[in-house]
Amino acid sequence: MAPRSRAAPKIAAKPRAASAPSAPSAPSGTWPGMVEGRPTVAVDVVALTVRDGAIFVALYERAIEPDLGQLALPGGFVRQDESLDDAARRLLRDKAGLDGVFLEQLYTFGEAGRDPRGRVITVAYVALVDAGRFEDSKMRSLKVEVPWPGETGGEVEVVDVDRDGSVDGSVDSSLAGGASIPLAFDHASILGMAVKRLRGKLDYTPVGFQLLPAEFTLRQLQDIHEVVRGEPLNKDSFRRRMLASGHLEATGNHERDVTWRPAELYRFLRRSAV
Amino acid sequence: MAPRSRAAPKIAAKPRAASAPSAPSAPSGTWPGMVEGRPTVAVDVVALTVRDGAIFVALYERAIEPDLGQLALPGGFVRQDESLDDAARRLLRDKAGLDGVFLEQLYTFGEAGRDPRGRVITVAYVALVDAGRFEDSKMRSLKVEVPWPGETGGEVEVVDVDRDGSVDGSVDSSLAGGASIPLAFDHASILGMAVKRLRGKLDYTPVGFQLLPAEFTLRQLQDIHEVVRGEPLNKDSFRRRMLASGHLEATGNHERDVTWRPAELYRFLRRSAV
DNA sequence: CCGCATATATGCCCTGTGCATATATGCTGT
DNA sequence: ACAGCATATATGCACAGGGCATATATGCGG
Repeated sequence: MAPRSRAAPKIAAKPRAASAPSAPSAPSGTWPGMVEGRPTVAVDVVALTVRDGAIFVALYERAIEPDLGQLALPGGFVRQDESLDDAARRLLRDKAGLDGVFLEQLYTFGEAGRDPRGRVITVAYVALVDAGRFEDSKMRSLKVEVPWPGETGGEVEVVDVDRDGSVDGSVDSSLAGGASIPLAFDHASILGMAVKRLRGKLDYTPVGFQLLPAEFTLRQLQDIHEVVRGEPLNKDSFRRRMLASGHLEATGNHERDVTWRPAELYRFLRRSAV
Repeated sequence: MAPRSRAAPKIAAKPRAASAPSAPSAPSGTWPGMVEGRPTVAVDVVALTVRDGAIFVALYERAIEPDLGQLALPGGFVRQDESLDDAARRLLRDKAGLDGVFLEQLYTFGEAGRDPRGRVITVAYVALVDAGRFEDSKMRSLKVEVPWPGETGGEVEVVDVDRDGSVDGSVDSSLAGGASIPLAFDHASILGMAVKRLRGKLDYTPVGFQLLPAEFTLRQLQDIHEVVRGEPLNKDSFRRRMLASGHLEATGNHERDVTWRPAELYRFLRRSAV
């Protein structure tokens, strides 16, 4: 469970809530293309990665009302001629700069009052990205803290760790930017649903690979599982279970630049062995 | 796996594709409330039950174009002030006459061409009903045949068994109304997704109870699991696993009017024992 | 060349499942 | 009344997988 030290590349911390670039003072309550009297369909994407023993989510600061300046999931309205999957891919590419990653529909949120501007029904998607590609994102990455065990579900909290550079996580984390940051609309619920779904899927579907680079060690894979599940796992049985699953293939390569015995690198196999 | 004989109440077989009651010759391509240029949001409900060793789904014959006369899932458009859950409940109550049953969001289907009239995005729900209440439904119940194993997924087939009265299922079923009936729109895909989801959920969530009356025997519960999973289960381990799950409580009552030793009746427990 | 931290391999115990056997209980036919 | 039957219920045993401990392997740093 404890994060086993890994190279932690530095990311420039962006100033928070500083820029509101030429907010087009559109009258709150309407937006281009809005039609009174009928629900509007949007897509929101929960892009997740795992790094430094925690889940991180890609968020941006809203530049317009409502909830101006608050953190929100990348999203937008569905165009007339594109499928929901296409809309999610487009938004992930245009807003987050991520392409070709694991993407799956999560849930559709349609409470009548979830958007103050009117009736907006949003189809939420989950994207899983490995930490390396996540850094390429144009968005901010915020740490996700899950206050409930197992698959209880509910809202989750988002904190700005901002990477002090040092990895001395031993100091009380409640000091350095550990305050929970509210999200726009019902995005805390959507994010919570995404974590719940991911926790569930990890048990019986090979999805943890999506959060790792092409080649990885069994230890890295176990770290992913432990962080997502939020609990430690038995090393031996995890290793045996993964190797017996038929989803892994040894590459023959080994990790480098470690002070201990290098572990073998594995890659993910689509078809399980017959 | 073999259906252990159970009382099979007779249901009047409705004539198929016979009635097109005063189809309001609305111009195909539009409908009341339709707005050009924006997606419309609908809700479809997959109401399932298990009976006589098979899954059954509630369908009705469309009375208007497109796909007039074809079988379709009960559905309708979402009203401006109701949540998606409320819309699903309303449709299930008004169209199928079912109320107070297990209802859960399934998936949202939004391919651009799935409805010939225009852009319709539908949020699909699954309802689970016990066979007794299912008979109260105002809709037709069709048998579902799943051509794929496990949780492969894909479309499923719907056949009209129409209950010849006799339970002599030993005769070749490809004769008596065993032909596959096409469904309207992409409803075969939606139905397939519902079966796939149900198969998956049965393994790790106590949802099989929703398909049974309040009190039931372990054998009935095993029948449900076998029919949904589409494969036989070991009786002893199923019994041990269910009793150890903490979800069951013995009532002290026993089944009646059986020619063998009466099995004890159990009921479902919300909270698992601590 | 030793110590260290990890990977990798092997063996043991416990639990749950698959399977076989034995007993219990209601109905049916004689 | 009683044997026969079909099922429920209980018990025992072999086996597979997980939790756990131990032993060996391998890179680095002193």
